[in-house]
Amino acid sequence: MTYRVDGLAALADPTRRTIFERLAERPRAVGDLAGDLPISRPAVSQHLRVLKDAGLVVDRPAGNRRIYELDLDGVGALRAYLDQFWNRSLTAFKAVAEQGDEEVS
Amino acid sequence: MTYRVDGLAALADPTRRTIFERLAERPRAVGDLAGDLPISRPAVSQHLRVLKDAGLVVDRPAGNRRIYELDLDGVGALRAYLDQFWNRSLTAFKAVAEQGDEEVS
DNA sequence: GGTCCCGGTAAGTGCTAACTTACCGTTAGC
DNA sequence: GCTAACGGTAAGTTAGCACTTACCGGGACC
Repeated sequence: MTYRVDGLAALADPTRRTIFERLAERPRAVGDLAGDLPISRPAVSQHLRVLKDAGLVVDRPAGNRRIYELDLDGVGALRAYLDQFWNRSLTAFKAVAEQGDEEVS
Repeated sequence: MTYRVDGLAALADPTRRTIFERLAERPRAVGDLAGDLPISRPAVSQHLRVLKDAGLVVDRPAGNRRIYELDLDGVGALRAYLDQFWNRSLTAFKAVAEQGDEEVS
């Protein structure tokens, strides 16, 4: 139930964000992704594993290759976690800010 | 203009997320924060610097101490970046998904 | 069945991140 | 002015991350 946190760490890496966005455009095979990126194919594989463990992508075999695409469930969970995170933080912050306003001036 | 990305990396660390949430509850001094955390005061200072560099918190001197609190501008910028990130990714993904539906069945 | 392609994994390397202790400047209070 | 609290920074250690090359199994095609 805390894998959403790993999701945030997963997307903190710029290369993984790029991979994520590439996969958003369309499902892709590993070699296909690696062709567009300045890193080796094994490196892409490792990034994909992190994204997969974070629940952000899923893969399926397609004959010779392996197709990766976004996992809407995991992405939705991460978004929900973030929304909750912002809401909790900002409402608490604003509550104190308003309280403080009275004695600031 | 890319500091929002650093913001994501800044919040990827669990300790920094905790600090961020503590600061959302109310502005705090460094030693105050460190008292509640299982790490040393210098470590807290270093985390605060990362958060500050990411534009997520601001600090001001208050006599002997130094008070940290959330920076709504930076937080808003990060939220905006994330919203855009999700929107771009998910709309692209769904567009392909619908396109694919026609030939899937 | 032999030969390619595809991609996961093992092993190793370099760098950076997160932490520690030690030190130092600054402010407050006597 | 002295002393004590607060907090930033320097220096050093350790663990993990992003990457590489080398290797290996599995499916596809002839």
